[in-house]
Parts: sequence; C-alpha cells; structure tokens
Amino acid sequence: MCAYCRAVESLTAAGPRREWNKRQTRFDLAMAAFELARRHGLGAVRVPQIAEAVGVSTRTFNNYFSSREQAIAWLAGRRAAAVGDALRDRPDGEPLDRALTAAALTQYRPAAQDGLPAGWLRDFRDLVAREPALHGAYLTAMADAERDLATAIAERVPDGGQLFSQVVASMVFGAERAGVRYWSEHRDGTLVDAVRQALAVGLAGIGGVR
Amino acid sequence: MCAYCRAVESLTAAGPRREWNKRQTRFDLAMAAFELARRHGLGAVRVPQIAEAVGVSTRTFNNYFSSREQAIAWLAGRRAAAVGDALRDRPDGEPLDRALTAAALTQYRPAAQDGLPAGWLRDFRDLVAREPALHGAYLTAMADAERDLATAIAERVPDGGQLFSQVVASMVFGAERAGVRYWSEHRDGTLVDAVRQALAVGLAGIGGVR
DNA sequence: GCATGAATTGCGTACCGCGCAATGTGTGCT
DNA sequence: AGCACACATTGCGCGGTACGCAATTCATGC
Repeated sequence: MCAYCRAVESLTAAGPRREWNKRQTRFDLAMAAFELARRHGLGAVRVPQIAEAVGVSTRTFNNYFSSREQAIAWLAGRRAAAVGDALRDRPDGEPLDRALTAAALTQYRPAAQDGLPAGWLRDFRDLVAREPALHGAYLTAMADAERDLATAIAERVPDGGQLFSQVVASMVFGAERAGVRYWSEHRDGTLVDAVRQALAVGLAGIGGVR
Repeated sequence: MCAYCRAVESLTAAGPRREWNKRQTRFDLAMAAFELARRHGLGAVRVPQIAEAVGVSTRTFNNYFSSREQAIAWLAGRRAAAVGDALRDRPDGEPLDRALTAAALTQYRPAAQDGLPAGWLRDFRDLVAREPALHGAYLTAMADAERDLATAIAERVPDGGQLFSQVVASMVFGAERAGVRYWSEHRDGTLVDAVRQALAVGLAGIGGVR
C-alpha cells in the first residue's frame, strides 16, 4: 500500500474492529490455502474448499486474492516485508553489511513468527520447491519485498544512489534464496547458518559502507 | 532442458525439419503474444487471437504454453539463458567478475538479437513494467536462467562451492534487473552502462576470484 | 510408397476471475 | 439509543482458460 493510500485510510479512520476483521480474514484464507496445499497438493485444492475452511464465500476469497497461488505467496511476502522494517530498527552507526545481515536473519528468530506455527518456514519452502506453479507468485512477492528493502537501504545510505540500494537489496534476497535452497537440498547445519554464509558471500563487496 | 533430456533427444534423433518446425512455432506464438500485448495491452489479448495470428489452433497454443504470460516471458528467458553460455565461452584465465560482466553484457550486443527486432529489449521492458500480471512469469523465467548460470559458474570455479555460485548468479541477474529498472526510470546514459555499473556494484566482493 | 510415431486439432469439461447489484454489518454522529 | 453511512460480504452470471481424450494429419526412416 502506498503512502498516499495509507494517508487516505487514516483520514477515513476505519475503526479497529473492521480492519482487524479484514486482516484476520486475509490471514485465515492464506493460511487455509497453504495448509490445504501442503496436505493434498496444490493441484487438488479448489477455491470453494479454501473458502469453506474459513467460513466465507468463494467470492470473498477472490476479493482478497486473485488466485490460490497468490494467497499462499502472500504469507511469504508478509514475512519478507519485515526485513525492511528490521533494517530501519538497526542502530545508526552500524556498518551496512552487519545491519543487513541482522535484519535478514530477524525473520528466522522464533519470536518473529507472528501467527505462524513453529517450523512453518521449512514446510513452506518444501511446498514451494514441490509446486512449480507457486514460483511465479512467490517470486513476485519477494520482488515486492525487495523494492521495500531497497527503499529502506536508500533511507539509511542516502548518498549511495538508487542503483546501489536496489542492487544490494536484490542481493540480500538473492543470497537468502540461495541459502535456503542450499540448506533445503543438503540439510547440513542449520538454516540460519546457511543463510548467514550466503549473505556473507554476497555482502563481501560493501564492507566499508555505513 | 536438462543435459540428460538433451542426450535422449539426440538419440531419438528427430529429423531436423520436425524439430525446426516446433521451435519456429513456439517462437512465433511467443512473439505474437508479445506483439499483441504490446499493442493492445495484455488484458485485451485473447488466446484465440494469438493462435490465429500464427495460424494454429488454440489447443496448440496450450500445448506450447500454459498461459499468455508464460509465452511472453519465455522470450526473456531465452535471452537470459544465453548468459550462461556466454560465460562458458570466456577465456579460462579471465577473472570471474570480468568474465561475468562480459557474459551478462553479451545479450545487449545488437548481434545477439537472434530473431528479435532491434530495440526489442526496450519494448519488452516497458511492457513488463506496465503489466504487473507478467511479473510472475517473467521472474520465473529469470530464476530458471539463474540456475543455469549458477551451474556455469560452478563449472568455472569448482572450488567455490554451490552456495557461492548460486549467490553470485542471483547477484548477476539481480544487478541486471536493477540496472534495467534504473535506466527504465531515469533514461540517462545508455542501458548498457547502467547495467555495467550495477554489475560493478554487485561484483565488487569477488574481485580476486578466478 | 508405407508403416510409425509425433504433432495438431476439435470437443467436452471443470473451474476460475471478476463485474454487478443486493444484502449485511460495523462506525460515528446526534 | 437510534440512525444514516460506508464498507465488507454474498449470489449470480458470463467470458475465458487449461487440459484430458480421441481422432486426424504429417514428417520421417525404411
């Protein structure tokens, strides 16, 4: 949601209850889609099934998501969007590479799983790896998060230039994907370590930047 | 297509005419989809329209592509796949960062446009930027090319490790996307220079590697 | 030529995404 | 409390899509 829309919304001042319901419904739908796909395979999941699991009409499902794939990928996008915020929370003097590593690893802390069951990431990764039909929506969600992270980087390093921030942002998510994929295929060591190592490779070039 | 499948295909030894026809049909369908989408907007393009433009049935279109979006993105994937091959063609002693830069920039050379009209990349980029519905398929195609490039890097730098090659590969395409996007938004200087600059930022960390 | 296997095609089906209008429901004001 | 308004949900309907299946066409190698 753009800053303008957010401002309009704050003017409209929708009460908390209404908005909370929306958020909850969206989350429930995405979660139901994910869980059903994980259990029965994406191809076997029908939209009415998802809607029924949450207790809404199929039409409502399509008010929130334009496809099953998008619903599932939205969960990952929600997680990934936290990286930008985490970077904004890092102390000012911290070197960029350390701040980015810490920010990227935030989402692997158990405490970060708001609403998501423990071990969710593993299941999600497995599902995406198993279902090629999810790749498009997943990558789109990641690209959105990437843009957001680029903005956060640009705020932090104003004289770096737009090119710099976008390259670094895409590198962070690229490294993360590489780390997760590596761990997913080899399963040696912990997931966090694989991602940390991948980030170290990618961020080697920006050691001096603050 | 994997090396194994390629080998099998060479054993099956389908005559050249048949295979050439398939390639041509696939290309024509993708090109027609792209051209129609560029002219009338993706939302206005219907599958029968694309099929008719090429002179095949709609069913045949779906034998080649599962959606309009995939057909269009296939063109970009075809181009991107050339990066891996270009890297394999670079001289052995060349440092990795130089080799990768040269390989990535190969596809911007006018000579590289096999079958694609001049200025195609600009039009394609504009279309993708204008049509969010294309992002998923486009990113999926890029991810495929990324895997291929990672393989090429691993062949070139065997002791780098799988993590290294994947991170670097995703960085190359990430930098390229950042460069293209930057140029697409600012239009100052040439596209090639923007991509070269983006690659320089991303590849700064692997200066010494051969 | 002719057998063979692959590619194309027509048809049928299940399903999807969304526009539209009607209905339900939380919210703020009086 | 009651009321009016805005927004969310829902049912309906339609155009369109993806794909399985079986029939047909067509290039290929003998």
